[in-house]
Amino acid sequence: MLPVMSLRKPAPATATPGDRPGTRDRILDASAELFGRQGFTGTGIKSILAASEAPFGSLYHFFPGGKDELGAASIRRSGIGYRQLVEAFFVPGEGGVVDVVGATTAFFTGAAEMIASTDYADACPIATIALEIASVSEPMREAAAEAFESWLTVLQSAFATAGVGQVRSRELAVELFCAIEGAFLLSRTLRSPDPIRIAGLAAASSVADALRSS
Amino acid sequence: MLPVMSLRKPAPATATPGDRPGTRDRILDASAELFGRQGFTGTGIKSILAASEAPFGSLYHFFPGGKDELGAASIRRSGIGYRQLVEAFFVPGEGGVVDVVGATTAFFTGAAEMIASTDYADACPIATIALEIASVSEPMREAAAEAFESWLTVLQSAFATAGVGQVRSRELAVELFCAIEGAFLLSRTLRSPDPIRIAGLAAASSVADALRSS
DNA sequence: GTCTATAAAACGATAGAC
DNA sequence: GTCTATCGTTTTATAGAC
Repeated sequence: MLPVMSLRKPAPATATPGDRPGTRDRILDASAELFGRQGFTGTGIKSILAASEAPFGSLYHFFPGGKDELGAASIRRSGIGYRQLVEAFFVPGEGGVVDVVGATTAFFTGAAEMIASTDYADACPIATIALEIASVSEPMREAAAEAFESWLTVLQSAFATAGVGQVRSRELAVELFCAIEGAFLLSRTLRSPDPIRIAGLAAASSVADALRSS
Repeated sequence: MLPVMSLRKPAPATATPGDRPGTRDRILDASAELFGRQGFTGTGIKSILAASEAPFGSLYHFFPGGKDELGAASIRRSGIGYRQLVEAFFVPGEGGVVDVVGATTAFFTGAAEMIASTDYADACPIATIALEIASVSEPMREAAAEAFESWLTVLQSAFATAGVGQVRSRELAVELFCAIEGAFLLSRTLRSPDPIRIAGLAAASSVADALRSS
């Protein structure tokens, strides 16, 4: 059974239930959105604070390291949020077995809907900043690497649980990651959901092949 | 027969043979490299001029529209350069037929070597800037879209010439694009060539399957 | 076509009152 | 924890001499 959910970001983990998220969380949420859309250097601190409806002084209170610390924290938080999203599609409930082919299809379909519904603005919250800082800031690069690895681990485990060998499961996870990230890039640039649809069909087919060979 | 060449950028098209490239070309070359490594907003005009060994006044002489015009011109130029690179792998000489499976493998292998040899700095010259500006600058987004489309067209034609149907050829081109771009992102972030190797094997396999079904 | 000087704005960051 | 004022830099862009 596939989860009935969209690809929208889940509510902040540390938010008080039923209450408005704290200032720190609002800053991190706004950062993730703006960094993903306009990049790290392309997003000014003032824009972030305006979008967060946060007081100016709060930024350096919560992130004494300034913009770099905020960038790393934002990447880590987005990494957790997106990992939970992948888990919602690929990790079974208690004792259940996941239809990994269906989960793959559902994930790409959800991604295509989300990107189109945000006018091709919101896709991967980390990819933009990751390309910008991979050769510039080692702390932020490491945060992005950990985030990506955590997604790969979830996928790999799902495939392995479904019967695919360990090595092939890892490869499959990497293939799926590359397909969706490349499709995000092409989709945002062309302003079309087609690349995600095409990449999704190919990914599901690869997963099905791997299952058959196991 | 596959071309014996690396994935390094070809010499500027408009350079006087045997001579040093003109100021305008040097500015564009430096821009492409720096934009790809650090992004558009992350790269200052002064850095570009320093890297180009170009006089300061030259920038606004050749690009009266300022940084935005330079960005769009840089994207267009990189698009042509990379298209020629793809053609070198996938377009046959006179009357010849290309081994598209071998070309796919060779392309990914070359990409893996290049990215590792530049310490994971130089991968796709357009991806970084494309993600940054897709939702911010329509002229630059269109330049990136045209560049990507031109690469897809080359690939699609190659597959069609090799016997794959038109629709499937387009899909295959998109799949290959997504695989390499996603692999570039993951490879730069993890500082490992493995994603490119894995994506390359999968891409070659997809191409082989498509050929078999034709 | 090149070079310098400088304007004008945006940016990241800090200090200190509340 | 919040808010304002402001400092110092950096960045883009322009003006004008050569």
